[in-house]
Amino acid sequence: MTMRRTALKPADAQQASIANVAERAGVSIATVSRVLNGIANKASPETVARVRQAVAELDYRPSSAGKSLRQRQSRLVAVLAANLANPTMAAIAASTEVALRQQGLVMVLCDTHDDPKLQDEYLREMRAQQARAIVFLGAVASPMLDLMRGGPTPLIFVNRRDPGDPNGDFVGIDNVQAGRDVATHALAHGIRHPALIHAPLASSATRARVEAIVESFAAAGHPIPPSLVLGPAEKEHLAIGYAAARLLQRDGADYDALICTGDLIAFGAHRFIEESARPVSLPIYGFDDNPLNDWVAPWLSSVLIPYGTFGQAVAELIAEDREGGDRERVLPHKLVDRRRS
Amino acid sequence: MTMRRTALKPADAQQASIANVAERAGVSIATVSRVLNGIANKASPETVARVRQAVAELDYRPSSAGKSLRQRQSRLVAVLAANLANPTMAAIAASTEVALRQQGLVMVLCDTHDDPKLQDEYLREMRAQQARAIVFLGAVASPMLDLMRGGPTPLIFVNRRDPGDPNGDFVGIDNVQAGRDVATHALAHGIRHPALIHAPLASSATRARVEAIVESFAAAGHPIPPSLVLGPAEKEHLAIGYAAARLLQRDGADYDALICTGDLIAFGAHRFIEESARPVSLPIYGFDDNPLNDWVAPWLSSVLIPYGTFGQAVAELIAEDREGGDRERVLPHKLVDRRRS
DNA sequence: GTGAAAGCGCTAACAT
DNA sequence: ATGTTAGCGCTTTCAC
Repeated sequence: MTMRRTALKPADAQQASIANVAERAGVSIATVSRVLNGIANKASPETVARVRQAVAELDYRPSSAGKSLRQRQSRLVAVLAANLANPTMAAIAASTEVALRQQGLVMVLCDTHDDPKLQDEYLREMRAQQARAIVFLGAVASPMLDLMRGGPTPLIFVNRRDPGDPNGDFVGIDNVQAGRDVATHALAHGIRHPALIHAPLASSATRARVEAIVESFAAAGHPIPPSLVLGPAEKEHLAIGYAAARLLQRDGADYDALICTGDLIAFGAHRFIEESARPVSLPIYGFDDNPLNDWVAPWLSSVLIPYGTFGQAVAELIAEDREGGDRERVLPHKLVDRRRS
Repeated sequence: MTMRRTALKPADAQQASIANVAERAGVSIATVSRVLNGIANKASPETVARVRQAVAELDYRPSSAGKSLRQRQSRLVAVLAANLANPTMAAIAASTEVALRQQGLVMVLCDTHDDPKLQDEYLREMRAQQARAIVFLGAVASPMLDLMRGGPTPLIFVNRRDPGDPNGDFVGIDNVQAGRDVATHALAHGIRHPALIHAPLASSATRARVEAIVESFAAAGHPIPPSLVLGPAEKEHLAIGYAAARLLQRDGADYDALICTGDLIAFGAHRFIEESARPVSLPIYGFDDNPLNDWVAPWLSSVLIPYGTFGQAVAELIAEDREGGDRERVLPHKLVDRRRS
């Protein structure tokens, strides 16, 4: 059952090469290259015109393989997402794709499933592809990551910071402030003993949120008892929320709001509450605020994270030839209040 | 010969090349190439071992640029999605990524925004990248598509068929049967005059669903009056549903169920109903059945489309050296009944 | 201002 | 069974 490779002759609709353009324009390939790469003061206006003409006529596009081979660098940018099923990741990926495209870069999307082994596999692959940069949507610590850190390929961490270097390139929100915002809002609206449901603390974002919330409530004189702080009992965010809500009910916990470190967790918790014998209606807070929330979760107050603008920030970081000073883009968030009147 | 080190920019953590492997293993680069590509009967077991050893020691991965240049074909597979914000597209992309990965292929994800111009731009780019195959998640008619059809690059159409060739490679469900299933189910449960809200009929999938539903009801002696068939008044699926539901209310239409050609449309319609003065509770049908539905839309009966298996089918189509007979993968769907008891 | 030519890493003919 | 070698398309000295 051998997998035969396709014959070596995909050459069919022979794609024009730089040589064809040169011939047609009556110049050398070197000249074509210079014109196309905008090397200044290196071609007469007349030559430039002839080259452009030929390019247009042949619908020529430089072969990326040739270019990459020569330059030892491709136009590929890898985006390694921890979990593509998460709408949040998909949203960031979408915005990143648009922004990269505007810079003539191409996005390669990979799902690491939060698995260090798989992440490394992708990192190796991307090294072979000579990727221009690598974007992590939820990085996990791994050997190859350690190896590539400091290397020539820019590594950009979105949402979750580089687990091995808190000063690495970063795009995200101020999670400490966001946590405080939620706590402040809750306190201002009479909430005194919320239950706090959170994802694994391995993520710097989750950690910051949890700490900020806990500290804010403590500072306000309403410390959250440990029994009301529930960690991940499951793998999926949805399941985490569901399980936590069940646990709260089973233990007969007394709480006046639910604060979740992610909207999906809130979805899970809400579902359990809705399914229970006599659903209670209490404020629920989350983070992310997917646009879909307006439609499917009008009961959820959530910290709106501007994922649609993340891509732009990522692209800028890549463009700013890594020399630039501040390698950090902290974007503005906003708490969307959807408490039921 | 000399080990000349051309001082090109990104030269840093010098990635091992086939020459390095050859040197280390004490063989020629041709032998290394043969071993790595599994050319049978062409190397002694001992040589193979030495080569593999060297490969492991150097953590060598063949440069894709070199390979692509030589073979005139890259390992990139482009996925052109009409709208990445749609969770459905994201789900297909995710499953495709996994399946491609297993074949050593790499997914490039692009969002065409359903725009022919942009789709063509991507097609040109992917030609320059010498993509192995191109996967359309909702193709739109465009000049470059016409040009590439019949070319050497496999084109695979998911969900929506090739707008220019109904016989092109296809992965999806039997939309006619799915439409009938919904109608049959509705009829069996006493529904006699449903309102039908649909997306633009430009999509072959939508068209098939609408026709099947209309015909089924007509055949059962309960034809759906034109006034109850609402087309797209907006651009987004969510907005389509919302606007349609509003229209129905304004016109005081009399209907006993809502059938939507997509879950997002159903979300929109449901939202309007919920927001209205006295929300009515009536059966709502959709198509897609995102896994999130169990959590956020327990009121929605929907045709479960196995998007998680689409990727596998796509990958198979790509692997099957395009000679293979049936270039069509019609996958099984299933109506999930979530009517409120 | 322009051209000739040397490779970048790889595979496949063609030797041996 | 293994080595030699000719390019694939491109950028970039180095000549002129």
